[in-house]
Amino acid sequence: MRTSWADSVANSAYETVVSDNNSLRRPTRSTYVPPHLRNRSAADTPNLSGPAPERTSFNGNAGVSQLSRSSMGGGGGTKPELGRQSQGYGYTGSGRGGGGCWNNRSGGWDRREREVNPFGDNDEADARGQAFNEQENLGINFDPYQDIPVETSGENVPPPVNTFAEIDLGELLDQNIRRCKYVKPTPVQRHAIPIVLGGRDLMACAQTGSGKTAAFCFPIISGIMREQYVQRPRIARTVYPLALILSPTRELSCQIHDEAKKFSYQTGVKVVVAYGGAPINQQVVVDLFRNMLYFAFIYANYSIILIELECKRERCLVLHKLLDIFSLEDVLRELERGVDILVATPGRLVDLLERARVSLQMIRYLALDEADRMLDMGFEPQIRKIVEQMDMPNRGMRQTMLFSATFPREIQRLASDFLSNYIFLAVGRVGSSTDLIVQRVEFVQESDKRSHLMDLLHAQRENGAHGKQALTLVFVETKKGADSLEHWLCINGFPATTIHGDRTQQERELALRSFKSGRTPILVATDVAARGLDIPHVAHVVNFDLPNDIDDYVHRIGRTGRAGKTGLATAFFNEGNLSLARPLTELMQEASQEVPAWLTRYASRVPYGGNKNRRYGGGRFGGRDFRREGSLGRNLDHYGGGGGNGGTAYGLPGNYGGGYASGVMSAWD
DNA sequence: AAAAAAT
Repeated sequence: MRTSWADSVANSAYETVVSDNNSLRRPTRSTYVPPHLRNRSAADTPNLSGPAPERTSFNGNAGVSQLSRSSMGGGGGTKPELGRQSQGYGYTGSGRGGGGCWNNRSGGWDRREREVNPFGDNDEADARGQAFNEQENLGINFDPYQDIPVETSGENVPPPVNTFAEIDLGELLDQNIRRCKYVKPTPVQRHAIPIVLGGRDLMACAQTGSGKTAAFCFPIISGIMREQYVQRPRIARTVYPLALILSPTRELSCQIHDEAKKFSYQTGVKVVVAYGGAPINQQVVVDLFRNMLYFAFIYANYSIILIELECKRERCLVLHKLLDIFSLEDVLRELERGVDILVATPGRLVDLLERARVSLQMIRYLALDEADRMLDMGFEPQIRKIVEQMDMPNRGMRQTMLFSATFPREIQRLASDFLSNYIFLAVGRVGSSTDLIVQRVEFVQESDKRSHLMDLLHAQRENGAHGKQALTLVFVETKKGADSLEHWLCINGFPATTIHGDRTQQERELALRSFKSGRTPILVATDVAARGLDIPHVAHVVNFDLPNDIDDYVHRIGRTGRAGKTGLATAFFNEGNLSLARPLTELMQEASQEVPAWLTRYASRVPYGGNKNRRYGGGRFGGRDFRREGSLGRNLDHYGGGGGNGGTAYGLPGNYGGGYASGVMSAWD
């Protein structure tokens, strides 16, 4: 690592601060020194008597922040009490976001942020690598992942690394990796990080829960710290992120944001998340509560908690945080404080782009998580708009990373429009966290499903340890079905909650928290929860209704057996799922699972093809580079040279907007 | 056919 990097950050932050406002040097609360930075030699923090400096962001948007101060929190004029309250209170806009105290007594932007430590206390020893004991590692047990097959293709693939020490990610990032208790890189990290650090585009197929998020976050954060970017423009209220991470659900964006915050702690790299779902302006909500005496908070499991609400400002803020409201105003405010890495769902990002609050001109890194979902029928137009029709640099001018546990071939073909001379990486086989997830299929008629589920849950409760029920995630097909099953479970003595797209964002997040905490150890979910969500301790995934698509099945069962733990996946199969018989059988055989004889019979009876699963080319491997299959008459290896304007040259191909499936089918028929 | 994602 170039030691000059930290120095240059320190100096630049120092200079910026001093030139903007001399009064900063007066001791304030911001002279707090985080535990892991105490007792450091003076050389580590040159020119500063206080803590290691924290830049507002690499965006250098401090001036914009100042402008926005007057409109913050409803503004001092219109909401005087709240405005005053905010100053000393240090509440965070979203309750999950960047945090920070507002010390603006002097009226200027005397606002050096104190970054919330996402690791809690007590990380001093780990951060400095002292007393670190691999045996006591509380982190992920990655050993089961060590010998899974890895396949790469593409030109000049950088060799994998075996340890984090082999990669120069920078000292600050290394500290955060230690704080996360990551001992050694997972297979996807071993391969993907050198590829991205080497400046290459990447299409990566890897089981979720195996360290995917870190695999793209580490090189992005490291790259942003390393490079000297030209000063970003300061036009109106537009911000210019350097990296964009897109994901298909709000919860997943939130999760990625939380992780990215950990990785970027104290690095000065600013991460902001933007997603929708907050219909009410938070200010309206707060004003409303101030005039109420009681507020009934109805939990999904029908218990009602009454919160006495006096017209005290403190209570308003507590309530505010409790509700965890994340409105558009919150996003805009966060953005104005500067952003280097923007994590977003597509809808909200398009909104922000159209409002010209975000520009993609300076994007150096683009990551699509759950890329196959992002490019399916529902999302593809939005993604294409963001990547090809706004102001994002063309492929070749930016680095693009696509991650998913499954990569159907025609999705690969769509995705290649966004990539330049990319490397394909497949870690493990789809569905084969082999030894970690035990898959069972049971024949259950539609009408017997509820009682059968009840049997499973009773058995589980009896076997369970000390009355504490293991977390069970139940997937159903429809939103209505989710509500009705949840209700049925509750009245039958199984505390359950539900997450689906008809619930408000607050209800969704509350449900997720309630499930994670074990308060309601059963979560009934639609496919909104199928992908990417990292919920520790999910012991059992029940496919109450099987999906029509084998890839969805793969993603669903991936919610258990995560991070080196074992898991059980039970599927209820009946005549309604015939189209899944063959791919399911093949997948289970692939993963060395016991396939019931009756399912094999169904599979052999179903004529090959004749259903939509045929589009997968018969391969239950997500892990195959479609460029190697040669039958498409389009040699994508030539893409590299086209780099600069390739995106538009191939942009909006004839198959855009649908109809690609038939072409692909004929290609392998 | 359903689900998700902006207001």
